[in-house]
Order: sequence, then structure tokens, then C-alpha cells
Amino acid sequence: MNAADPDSLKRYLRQRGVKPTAPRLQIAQVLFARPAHLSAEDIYRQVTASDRSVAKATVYNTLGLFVAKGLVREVLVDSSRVFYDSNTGPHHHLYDVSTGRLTDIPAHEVDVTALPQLPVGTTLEAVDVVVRVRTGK
Amino acid sequence: MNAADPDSLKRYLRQRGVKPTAPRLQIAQVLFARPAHLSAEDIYRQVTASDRSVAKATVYNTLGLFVAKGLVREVLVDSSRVFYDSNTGPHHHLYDVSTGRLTDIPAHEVDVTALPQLPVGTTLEAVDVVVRVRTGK
DNA sequence: CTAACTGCAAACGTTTTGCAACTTT
DNA sequence: AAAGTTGCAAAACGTTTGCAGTTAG
Repeated sequence: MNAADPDSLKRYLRQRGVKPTAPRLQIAQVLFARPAHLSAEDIYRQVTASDRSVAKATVYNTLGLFVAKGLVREVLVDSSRVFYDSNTGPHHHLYDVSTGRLTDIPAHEVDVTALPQLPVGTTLEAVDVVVRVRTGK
Repeated sequence: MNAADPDSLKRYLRQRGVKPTAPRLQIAQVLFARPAHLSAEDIYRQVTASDRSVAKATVYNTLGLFVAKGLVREVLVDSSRVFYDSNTGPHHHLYDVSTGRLTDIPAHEVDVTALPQLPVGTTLEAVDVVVRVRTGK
């Protein structure tokens, strides 16, 4: 899938069960142009920079849909905002609490072994590792 | 430290650099009575159940202070609310996304090895592991 | 044609802020 | 008296909802 090509993006959305409307294509393009960790506000700003008609509610609804369809992943590292991660492959995160910078850690660079036994009746959804660092001092 | 004894709690707060005022003692008692994962709203409800005079703003300010002083730890597993964890020892979390239930995982039950090299100029703050599970289906 | 989607504005829940009054030292 | 803390109300913030009009299949 080539995010720069609207047709490729369109096909991709359809294939994932998402009806490719104009706002969804614009949002998808922002997200998939490069691997990124963006807040809803970031995405709203980028989309409305080229098309002022897209509503903030549409951005939120679309992001919710993308999460439900597995196109993007929510990353919770900061209580003030949710990051949307267009890298859906297995990986973890490094978060710099001083700068707010969030970066990926390839899955193979972290070994989580010996997971505890899960409560009965539950199935594993994900194992998220956040390495929190601080810059300076 | 015995959370049921006001004097013990008072000494503990002072020792951690927190001036032990009435609202702070009430909040500390709710938090330290047992290991718990509580939202600010949970704590507000519990405190105001016995003393209606405590303001919600005071609960938030106090929780922020407790976090800054290392008395409690923020847990970010759900974008809709922050949990405050009175267990400050090394451990991780198991979160059931279906039920909202959050439980501790003793540190020794998860092995995180082979951490990636940290960016230059940064120091490690914490490594948080969240095991996300789902109930049913 | 019809179900799904959109923009808009208003509502929402959580958290923060401004401030005068009140403690504590 | 000074410094810090409180309660209150209002504001701010990110996010969700209701709805009439529009669009994709």
C-alpha cells in the first residue's frame, strides 16, 4: 500500500472494511504517509490545513473506526492525550517524559518472558511495554 | 506505616515532605488503607462520603502532589481516566479491557530483558508493562 | 434509493485555574 | 505576618453526541 497514491489508499480502506470517503482518505493519508505517533488534534490540524471543511468530530469518529478496524493503534503514555500509531506491527514504545517524544522500539529489542497466568475466562489481547525516560538532570 | 492510625499516617506524610493537612490525611487514608487502583472520582466519592467539605479540586491537587512526591503512581491503561496506584513497589499491570478491572502483577512474574540502548542524554525512569486481556468470546 | 457518513454545535466528563478565605508556622 | 492550603465556581481541555443534510454503493 502506497499512502501517496489515493487509489492504493482507497483499495486498502475498502479491503479493511472501511468505506473510503473523502475525510477518511485525508486522515489515512496523514497517518500512513510515514510511521507516526499523532494526537487527534495533530491530525485535525494537518487535515484542515489543506481542507478546512473537515470537522473535528469526523476526525474523532474516523480515528475510532480505524482503531476498531485495526488500522491504527492507540498509545497511552500521557494522560493528556491519546497517540494514534500507524505502525501496527509488533513493537513497543519509548517515551521521553521531559520532551513528550514518543518512539518505537522494535519488538525484538525487548524480551518479555514468563508472563503470568491469565485469569480464567480471559484471552490475551496485547502486551504493551513502555520504557519511560527523562532528558537532562 | 499503618494507614488506619492517623498519627502513623501523619508521620509518613511529613517524612515524605507533605504537610499533613486534614484533606490530605483523608485522601491518604483512602489510598493506603489497602493496595488500590482508584480514579480521582473514586477517591473524591470515598472522601466526601464521610466529609462533604472536601473539594474536588483539592483531591486533584493532592493527587498531583502525591504523585510528585512518589507516594502514589499514575497508571495509564484507559484513555478515559487515570488510576492512582498506592502500590509503589516494582510491579506491572494486568488490565481487562472488557471489565475495566486492573490488577497488579508482581515484578518477578514478568521478565523484561534486553532493553534497547537509551537515547543519549536520557536516563531511565521506568519500564511499564501492561498485559491487556479480554473477557469472553 | 437507502444506509452510512458528514459538518455543526451543543453536551460531556475530567482536570485545571483564579481567587478570597482560612490555616499553619 | 508570610507562606501554604482550602473550597468554590468557572474555565479549559479532549472527546462524544444529536441531528439535519449529504454522499457512496
